[in-house]
Amino acid sequence: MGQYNPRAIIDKLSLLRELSNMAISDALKERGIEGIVPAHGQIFQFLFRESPLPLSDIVKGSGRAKSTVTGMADTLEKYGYLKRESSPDDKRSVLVSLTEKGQSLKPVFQEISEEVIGDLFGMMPEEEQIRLMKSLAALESNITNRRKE
Amino acid sequence: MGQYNPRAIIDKLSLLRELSNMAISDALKERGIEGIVPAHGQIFQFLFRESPLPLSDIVKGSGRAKSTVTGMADTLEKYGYLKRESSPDDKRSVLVSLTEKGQSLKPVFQEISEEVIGDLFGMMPEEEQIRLMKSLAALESNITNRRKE
DNA sequence: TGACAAAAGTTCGGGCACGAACTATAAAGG
DNA sequence: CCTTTATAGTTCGTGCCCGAACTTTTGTCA
Repeated sequence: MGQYNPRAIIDKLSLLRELSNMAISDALKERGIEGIVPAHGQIFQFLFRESPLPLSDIVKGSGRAKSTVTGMADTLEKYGYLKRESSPDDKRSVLVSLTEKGQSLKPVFQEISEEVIGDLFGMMPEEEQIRLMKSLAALESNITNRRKE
Repeated sequence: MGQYNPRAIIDKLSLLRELSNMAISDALKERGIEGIVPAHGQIFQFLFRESPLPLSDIVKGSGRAKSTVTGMADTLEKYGYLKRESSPDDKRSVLVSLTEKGQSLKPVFQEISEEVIGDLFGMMPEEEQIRLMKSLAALESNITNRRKE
């Protein structure tokens, strides 16, 4: 069977994702950042780009359940990275935005991201990196189309 | 930057893992199997191969924290897939083994695994599959070595 | 306009996941 | 032996994550 058996693809994906997350967690810890876990990265990315933003936009964009996003917003608010305000246009809607403390993490996220991606790819030639990304994109396309049926 | 930007590697890994897990969850649901989530697959794989087995072996082999494995064993025991017994040789050790209900899932897991892996790879040529697995193994090796330092 | 449907958030219950603290047993070293 | 250290599991607290049920507000449409 050998060690490159495609049957192990799912285990490999899970393992790599987890190793990446551990690396990110370590990097956050090294910098003394509290309350942040890798899953919060997605929320920050949205809010670095545009802020304030309705919670519903983050729900749609992130793919998380809305109860999950509510919980993460609770955590980020508790630690002072984010604040909620009621939308004047739509009273159902809650607008979230980064506080100064939250905004200050932008370069940190950038740095950590580059560091971990560098750790992952190491000395891998760029052609192989691109080929890998193409293959992963193909997997995504395959399973997405399957699941639509 | 294009759509094959290596910077997106972590997001891609997370997304693919999640899509795979959703496919597995759907397949379990279709078959009316209750209480099982994708994360349990690892425990079953160990127990299909050898049973009974000390919980510590599963902890080591799975890479999960032991408190996590304790919790999953609780769930699987609650649903009747697994049973615990105290080891006669070592009173600290707890041996776990599959019940008949647990054993009966072996072909089901096999089937679901093949189905989802088939969905992922689709028509991808085998050389590309192997190349992909090699690249992923390289990523694992890279980040593992980094994290040891 | 008045009933019904849709959308935005929250709450709740349950499971995975972790680390830290704890108990009990086994192994090691003097 | 007896003390110390290591190992095996469990428990606890916290957070992510989900689906289901619920409230409030907005939209639809007859």
